[in-house]
Amino acid sequence: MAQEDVFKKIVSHCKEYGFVFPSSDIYDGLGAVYDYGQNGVELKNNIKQYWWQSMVLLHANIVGIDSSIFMHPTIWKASGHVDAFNDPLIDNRDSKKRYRADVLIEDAIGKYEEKIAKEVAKAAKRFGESFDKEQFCSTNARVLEIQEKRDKLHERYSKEMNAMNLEGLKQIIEDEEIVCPISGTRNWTDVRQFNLMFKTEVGSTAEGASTIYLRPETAQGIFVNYLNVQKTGRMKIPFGIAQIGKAFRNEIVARQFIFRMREFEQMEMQYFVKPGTELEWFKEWKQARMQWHQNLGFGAENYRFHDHEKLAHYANAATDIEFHMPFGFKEVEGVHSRTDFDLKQHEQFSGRSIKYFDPESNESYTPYVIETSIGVDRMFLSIMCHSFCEEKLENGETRVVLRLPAALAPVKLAVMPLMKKDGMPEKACEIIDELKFHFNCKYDEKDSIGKRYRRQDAIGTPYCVTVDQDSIKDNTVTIRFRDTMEQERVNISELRSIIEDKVSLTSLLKNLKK
RNA sequence: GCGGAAAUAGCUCAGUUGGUAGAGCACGACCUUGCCAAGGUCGGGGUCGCGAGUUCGAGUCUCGUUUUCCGCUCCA
Repeated sequence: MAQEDVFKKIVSHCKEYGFVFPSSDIYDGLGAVYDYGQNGVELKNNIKQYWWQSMVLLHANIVGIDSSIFMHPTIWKASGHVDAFNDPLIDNRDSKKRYRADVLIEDAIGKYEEKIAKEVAKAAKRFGESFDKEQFCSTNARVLEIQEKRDKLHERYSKEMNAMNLEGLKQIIEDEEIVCPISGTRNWTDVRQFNLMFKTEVGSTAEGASTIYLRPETAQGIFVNYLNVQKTGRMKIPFGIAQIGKAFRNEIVARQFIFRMREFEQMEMQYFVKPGTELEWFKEWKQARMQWHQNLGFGAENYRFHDHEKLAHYANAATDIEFHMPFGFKEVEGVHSRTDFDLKQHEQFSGRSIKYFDPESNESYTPYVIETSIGVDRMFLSIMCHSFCEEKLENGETRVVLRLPAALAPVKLAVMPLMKKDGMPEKACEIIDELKFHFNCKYDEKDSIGKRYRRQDAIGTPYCVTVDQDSIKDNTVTIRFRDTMEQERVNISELRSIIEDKVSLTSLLKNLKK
C-alpha cells in the first residue's frame, strides 16, 4: 500500500535525520520505546511550548504544575486503574484469536436481548392477524423464560467481574457454550489478566518495601494537588491546572512507531467547573482544542471528532480529536467530561475533604472536571506525517522537504558561506553570533551549496542565508525560503526582523485569540 | 500473546548449488568548482541480529532466541 510506504519513509527519515531513534539501538532496541534525537527534541520542545503557552500564558485562570511519576499506591485504587487496567483475556486455541472475556459474555447477554425482541416481533405480527389467547400465553411464558436466563447470567457476570474471579468468568463462558465467532469452536484457554501498570518497589529492604506503580496517566497528579493549587493560588472556579509529563503503560501490543509506546508523554489540562455547567465547558473545550490543532494550518479535512458512545465509568461526555495519519484517522487528543468521579474517589480513599467553597453562592461542592489530554508523541507523529513531502522539481529531480510550521521547526536559520575562503566563513559566523540569541541557527560549510540547501529542507529549516563575495563588500546576503526555494537579496541588518516574527510561537498563539 | 515475513556498512540493497564479505549513497582528508543532492584522488567503517547445531568449511542449511514490519487482539 502506498500509504504504508509513505509511513515507512517517514520512520526512516526520522532516524536518518536525528528526530527519533529506537531506544537502546546498539542492543537491538527495546520494544515500543524510542529516543528523540538532536532535531526531534527541538521539535518536541516546541510542541510542548506551543501547548503550554496556549494554556498557561493565554488563560489567566489556568496554572501549571509538575507532579512526580511515583505516587501513593492508593491513588490508583481510587482512580480505578488497579481494577480497570486488568482486562480479563481469553484465547481460542483453534482460531488463535484473543478476546476480552467480559466482552464475550456481554455479547452473550446481547444475544438473549435479540431473542426476546424476535419473539415479541413474531407475536406482534401474528396477533395483528388474529388473537389467540393460548398462543399469547405461551409466547409470554417463553419471553419470561428468556428474560430470567438473561437476568441470571447478568447477575452472575456482574458478581464474577466485581470479584475479578477469572475461573468464574471462564465457567460462565463454558456454561453459556459461547463459541469463537471465527472458528465456531469452544476450545478456550483459561482467562488471564494482563496488568497494564508498571510496578516497582520503594524501600531497599524486602521487609520495608512496598509496591508502587509508574503512573499510567498524569491526570491523577493534578487531582491530588487540586486543593493545594486552589488554596495557594487563590483560584476561583472555573479554573484549570495544566501538566506535561511522562506516563507509562505496559501495552500488550505496542506498535506503529511512536504512536503507541510503553513510555510516553502527555499534556493534560483539568478544568474544574461548577456542577451542572460541565457540558457547556465540554463543548467549549472541544472547540478550543480543535482550533489549537487546526491553527497549525494542516487543513481542516485532516481532523475529525470521534464522539464516544460507550462512555467510561467516570465520564458523562467524551470525544477524541483524530488526525489523518498515513495509517488512518487516529486519536491524538481526548476531551472528556469526567464529572466529579476522581475528586470524589480521592475524598473517599484519602478521608480528606477536598470540596471547593464557592464564595458567590456560599456553598461547598465537589467540582466537575473537563479534561483535555493530548499525547505529545502522537502530536509529534502527526506533524511529521503531515510535513513530510517528496516533491517533484521542474528538472525532474525529487526533493525531500519537511514543511514544518516555522514556529515548530528545530532549526530556524542555516547560515552558510558560498565558498570556504575569502572571509566568507568568518562573515557567516558573525551573522550567527548575533542571531543565535534570538532563535536557533546552524552553520554549514561542507559540500556544494545545493546539497546544503537540501539537507536543511530535510530537517524543515524554514530559512537559509548564503554569504558570497558581495556580502563581504556590501553586507547583503541571499535568503532562501524552504517552501518556494526562491531567493531574495537582503541586508544582513534586516535578517532578524524578517525571520524572528515568523519563527516565534507568538505568531501562532496570536491566531488562537478570538 | 498468536500467525506470517524479515534482519548483511550510518542509509538502500546485492551476495550463485555452502568455499577469502560487495555496490551506490552517506562519512573523513585533499584538489578542482561555486546558488539548488557537482567531479577527481585517497581513506575510515561489518563477529553478516544473537546463541547453538550440521560440515573440512556457514552470510548461505537446521533449531532456538531477540528485534522489526504486516494481520489478529487491545487501547481511560
